Amino acid sequence: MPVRVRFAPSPTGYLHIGAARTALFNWLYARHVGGKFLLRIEDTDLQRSTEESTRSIIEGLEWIGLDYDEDIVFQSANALKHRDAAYRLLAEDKAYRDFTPKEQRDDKDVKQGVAERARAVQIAEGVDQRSNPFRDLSREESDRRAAAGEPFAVRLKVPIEGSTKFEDVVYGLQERSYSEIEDLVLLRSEGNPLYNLSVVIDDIEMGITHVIRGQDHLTNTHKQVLLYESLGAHVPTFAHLPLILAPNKGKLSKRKHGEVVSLTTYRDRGFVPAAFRNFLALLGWSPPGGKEILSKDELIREFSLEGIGRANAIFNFNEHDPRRWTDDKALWMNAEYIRTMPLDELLPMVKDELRANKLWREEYEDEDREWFAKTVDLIRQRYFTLKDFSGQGRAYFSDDFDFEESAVKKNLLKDPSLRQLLPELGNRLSSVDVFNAETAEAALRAFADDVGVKAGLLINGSRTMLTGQAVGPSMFEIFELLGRDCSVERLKSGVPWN
RNA sequence: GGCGCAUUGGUGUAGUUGGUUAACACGCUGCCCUCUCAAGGCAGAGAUCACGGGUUCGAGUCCCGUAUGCGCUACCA
Repeated sequence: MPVRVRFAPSPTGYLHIGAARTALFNWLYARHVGGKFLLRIEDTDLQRSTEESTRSIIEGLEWIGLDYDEDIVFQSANALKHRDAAYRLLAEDKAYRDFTPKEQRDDKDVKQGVAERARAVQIAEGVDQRSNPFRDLSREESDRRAAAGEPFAVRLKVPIEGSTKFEDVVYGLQERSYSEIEDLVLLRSEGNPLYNLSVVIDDIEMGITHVIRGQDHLTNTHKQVLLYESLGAHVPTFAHLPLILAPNKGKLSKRKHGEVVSLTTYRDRGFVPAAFRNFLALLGWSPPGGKEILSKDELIREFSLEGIGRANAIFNFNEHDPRRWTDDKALWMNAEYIRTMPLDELLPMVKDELRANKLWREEYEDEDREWFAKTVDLIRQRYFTLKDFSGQGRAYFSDDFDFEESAVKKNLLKDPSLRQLLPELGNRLSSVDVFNAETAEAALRAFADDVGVKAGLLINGSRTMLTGQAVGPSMFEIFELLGRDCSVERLKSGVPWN
């Protein structure tokens, strides 16, 4: 049977990195075994679902390079089928009508309410989950009350004795006694299907063979297995993934942790998609060879469900530290990609970044093409994100750049003579005919000898004059890149002194 | 409360059917390189493998218990 997997997010917000990782694992598995990767939008909660969210999910998947097969399925379009299935179970006596009036419950404190209710039920009647008075209502009576217009929910009739079992690819054999499973509601009294039913029907409909999803669904899987069995459908293979937690081991949430949990943040803050994808793949999965930097093809080749771990992973970040705003390893990996990826692939990304900051010039793709490539290649060596090309890299693409206060203090103000020496150095350089790294170095060193200062003093001073910064590539490479005229002009500029 | 799952250095992980000094990556420290900062090279700190019992000649690896964390327990998804 050909493998078919799906990613089924509910469009109630941005694409969470945990969800993105689930999507990635599904996609990797499908591509590894040559199966299909499908996308289903679970938009049954119409109040909370938005089109914008759907769009952002699709964009997010596109960004990390996950392409899906076949048309997107919108769960809301299948509501009729879900309802039919529930009625079929009702007709087959595998479900029953529950005429208990719907409880009013406020959405807040549901968790607490659930726990309290469970406790109360236990105290009152032991652990019997089969205590619903409508469970054994006669068919006639049930039909009569329904026909009379009395509202009812449809519940699955969970067997009294026995247990469900399934072999989870990640967590192993899972077994749960029926006595632990309540008669779950399939259809609300307004007639709308509930999550567990919808998921199962859609997965059957879409021919899903492997359900790969977060571990938060592990216990509910028993209910779904029960549904598959009641419907006489083939039960798919399940693989539950460990969760991704915040540094305090809590759940990652937008409300508490802000934008670091949103995939789009990584795009917007200068991540290379391949780098983030690579990082995400390593959260909960480890490659057999131990090599961690893996291209798309390598990930596909190496990926297996067996390599997935069982312990939840902590995703580190520090929202108050601008340098370590997200996980160290993610940042490192991004830097690694930026400095080692094929230049041809990096260039378009830098172009987008420069363009967004009005630093892009069409010549970079025309007569200055070579210069542009060389510049990017040189400065990328110490950048962490694409943002750095327009930030730290600004002086390479524009004359309008800022001087870092600390750099001015360290490399210019510390020696007052530099105010005279650097413009003089500019004069000296202006007479160099063939201007490149070597000749610029020779000229600078000769000048240093002449005036009796250490070359380093002039080199560091020059770096700050030409780039506004205290750190950067070899000074002589910078001279060559910026060219004689620009270098001389910047050396003679009085801006930082004022 | 009940049920389930997990627990290897700060983080992500590896540890084959139990067998010498617990491995790798990120991060951290120092040195080298050097015009700065990275990168790179070298060296190093950091783990009583959650805790307590047991099985065994021998356990991170098997069994039991405890603790902690997380998840589920809804006419949410």
